[in-house]
Amino acid sequence: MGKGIYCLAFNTSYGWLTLYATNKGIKEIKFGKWGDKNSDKAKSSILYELKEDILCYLEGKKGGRKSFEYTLDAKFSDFQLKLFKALKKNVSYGETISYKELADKIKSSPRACGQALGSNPLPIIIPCHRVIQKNGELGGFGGGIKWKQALINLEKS
DNA sequence: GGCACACACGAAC
DNA sequence: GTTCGTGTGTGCC
Repeated sequence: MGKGIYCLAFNTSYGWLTLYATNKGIKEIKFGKWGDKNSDKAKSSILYELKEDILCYLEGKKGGRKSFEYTLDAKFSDFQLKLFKALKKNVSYGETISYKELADKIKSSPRACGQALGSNPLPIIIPCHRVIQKNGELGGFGGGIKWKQALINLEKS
């Protein structure tokens, strides 16, 4: 075997993405092009599947992918787990929610949600871009605001 | 364990 | 514009 970490970088119309997985599931999605020196040379078919799904999703057209069902191998805190679950349950494709509303769903505070979403290892799969500020501004995003804006836009159309 | 500080917020002034 | 309350994560002691 090798180090058990697989990595795949590819370009999209919005910029580069790099995917990481183990043989147990998807581990991380990073914005930008990253080296794969620490990864196995062996190919991971799951990453190629995910890449295709993401590209499909980014097309945003009819038939484009609207959700992702993958086995994940990322580590979440209990709070993150609760938060992401609530997000998935309450906010579907094309919708947005404010940090406060999301916080209310799990009886927490907006600040805490921002903190947890900011350390989300799996943007896009976990649709943290659908969480925005209550005053209509976007708030932040790990990969840069332009990504967040783009993702919201493509879901709206 | 405790404590201080950082945050992708919100509300109040 | 500002300041304050807020819950969670992280790091340092």
